[in-house]
Amino acid sequence: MSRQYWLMKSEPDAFSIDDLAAKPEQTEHWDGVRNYQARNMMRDQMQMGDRIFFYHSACKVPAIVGLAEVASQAYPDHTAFDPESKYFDDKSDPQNPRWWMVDVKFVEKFTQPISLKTLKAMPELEQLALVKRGCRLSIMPVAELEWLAILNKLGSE
DNA sequence: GCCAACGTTGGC
DNA sequence: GCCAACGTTGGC
Repeated sequence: MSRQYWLMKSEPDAFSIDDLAAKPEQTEHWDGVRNYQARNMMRDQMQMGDRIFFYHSACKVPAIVGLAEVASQAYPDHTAFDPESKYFDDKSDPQNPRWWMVDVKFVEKFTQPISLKTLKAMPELEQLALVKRGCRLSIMPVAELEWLAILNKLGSE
């Protein structure tokens, strides 16, 4: 399968791209996803080496702030089994896990983030879920042409 | 902090 | 299986 591209949202107050860069191996498991569409993409479609736009949401300037990559195949999200975790879900059975995650590895932090405002102004991104009204998907695919158009914005702001 | 949009839950 | 109620997301 050829390389695919993704966008993953994170609230910087909870887990920022700097947090990812500071992890051992600059890698962290992407736990806590409790949305079926997002889960399916991680479980069924993500491949090691796929590239990711790291997006900061619910903050002052929502923006793509850098790059990461998929660093594992999907495996069960163990936080769903932990009653102490805020992500605990008693309907997820270790024998038949409901929730899955992948490892994500830091690649690069942009010197200049690409803001949601900028992304919304790009005609090439009209089909991108992120810029659509009320989009709450925390993980979404990015088409190759969209990926390239966004990278082209780097340094042009 | 507000609130629109969305996904999920659960009664029927 | 419908749909109202609810909780959450996330831009503003």
